Amino acid sequence: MHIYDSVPKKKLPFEPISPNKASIYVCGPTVYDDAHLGHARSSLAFDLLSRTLKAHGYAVTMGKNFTDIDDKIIKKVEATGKSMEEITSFYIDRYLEEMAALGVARADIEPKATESLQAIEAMIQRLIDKDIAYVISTGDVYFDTSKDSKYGNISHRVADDEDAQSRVAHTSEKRNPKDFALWKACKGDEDICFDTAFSKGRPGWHIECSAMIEKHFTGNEGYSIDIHGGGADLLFPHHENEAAQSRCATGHELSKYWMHNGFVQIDGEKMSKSLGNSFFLKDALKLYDGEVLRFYLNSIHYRNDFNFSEEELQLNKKRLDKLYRLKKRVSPGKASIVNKNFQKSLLDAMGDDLNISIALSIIDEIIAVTNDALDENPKDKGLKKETLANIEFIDTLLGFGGKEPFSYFQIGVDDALKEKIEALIEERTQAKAHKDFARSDAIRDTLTALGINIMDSAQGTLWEKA
RNA sequence: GGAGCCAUCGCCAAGUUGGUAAGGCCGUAGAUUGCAAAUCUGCUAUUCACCAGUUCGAGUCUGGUUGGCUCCUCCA
Repeated sequence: MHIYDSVPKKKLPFEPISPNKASIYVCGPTVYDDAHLGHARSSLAFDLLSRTLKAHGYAVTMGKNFTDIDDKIIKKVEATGKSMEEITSFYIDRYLEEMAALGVARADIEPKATESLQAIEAMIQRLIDKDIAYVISTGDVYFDTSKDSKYGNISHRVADDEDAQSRVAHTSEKRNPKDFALWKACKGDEDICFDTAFSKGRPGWHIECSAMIEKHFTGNEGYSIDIHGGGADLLFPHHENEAAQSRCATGHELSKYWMHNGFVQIDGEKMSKSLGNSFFLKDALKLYDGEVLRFYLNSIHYRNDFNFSEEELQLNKKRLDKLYRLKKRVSPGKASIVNKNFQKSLLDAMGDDLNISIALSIIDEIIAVTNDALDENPKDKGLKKETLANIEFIDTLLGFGGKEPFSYFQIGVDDALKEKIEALIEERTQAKAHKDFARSDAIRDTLTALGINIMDSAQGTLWEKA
């Protein structure tokens, strides 16, 4: 199995720090607002990684944090009058619900910053003791980047001229312009504050992840975890800073591999809060089934930017539909054994840094071959059972194709409409039996107007929601 | 201003160590169908933004040009 490491910018063989085990930590959301498609994509990408590693025989431990202490959350507290806990637990629940709708498996470890304060304080204290971190007069604690000779290795940034830092607020007490806050002292009484040996305040964003990884992962051979993941925008400064803190505090490297997913774009621009072009997951899920969204968002390679469009989503759904039509042909029944060649080629494709395009083309191929064979011999029970097994394998590895196929095509159709459709189809069947084609075609037009497509098959007249 | 990524058929999108362009959608011809739909079969880029170079050979390597995006500020 190979993965692309965004630090050396190369595809590398995956060699875990402990044989047959893989530990992954992904930067999760700051829970002050609803998740958008970008969060979904990141979550989906690393869900795919986890599934692929498992399918390749690794025991995967996945960690994904919730940043539940943050300036934006505090602002929301001030704006709404609600407690911080109320706000964060609300958005955490929402996040988990929405990710579940996309078929994202829960992480094994889901730490929160608020539950990791001791670890955070301890790590900062260690850095202060080594004089790698320093407390300034306000009580803020900064990381001294000049003490870490490897600072910059993650993002390959070297220069620290004034221009590069001009957008960062300067504090005259900082030893170096690049130094960043580990701890922010509280200013007023209303601030959300936690007491520590150095000052009352709250943790900086970067230290949270370092401390949580240190707390939950044991590591081995000079690394805390195998793979650290997150969005491409986290490479600098977030991951650079995380790596520096952990390296200096623990004496070993944070992660053996670093992986970053590309952005979701709207009209060629990154989706972000500041641009105001966010497409929230909750809204997308009102319009589209979670599985269809998953299929679409995972349909191109995780490292590429993803230009989201609803038209493309509809076109992609057609590709998923073909899998489910085949599943209809072979259902109901019991799965037997997955086709070995198919299994191997899918695993090879995904094992090559999650080459989803190849994986999907392999699936298209087996769908066509199976349909062809079924056209020749519609009663091939062995093939039907193998096909069910193949689809189960697809579902386990890629997370789609697991639904009952008839209900898949009926999403969004209520019982009343369903009865109406079935009555119309029955009437049409009668008309056809009497060769009243004018009547049967009229009924078909009525169904089309209702957004229902019908198809006459050996199994009778089947219908699908368009 | 500094750093980096990307540019392949009408659209989406693959292309390990350079060796002669996957797949999907759309379109089109046919099989099948009462007609459709679904399904199957055939056709659909001598060409990979542009210009040079290295090479027996480049979409793949080098240099440059143009265009797009991202990071340097919270951000998946």
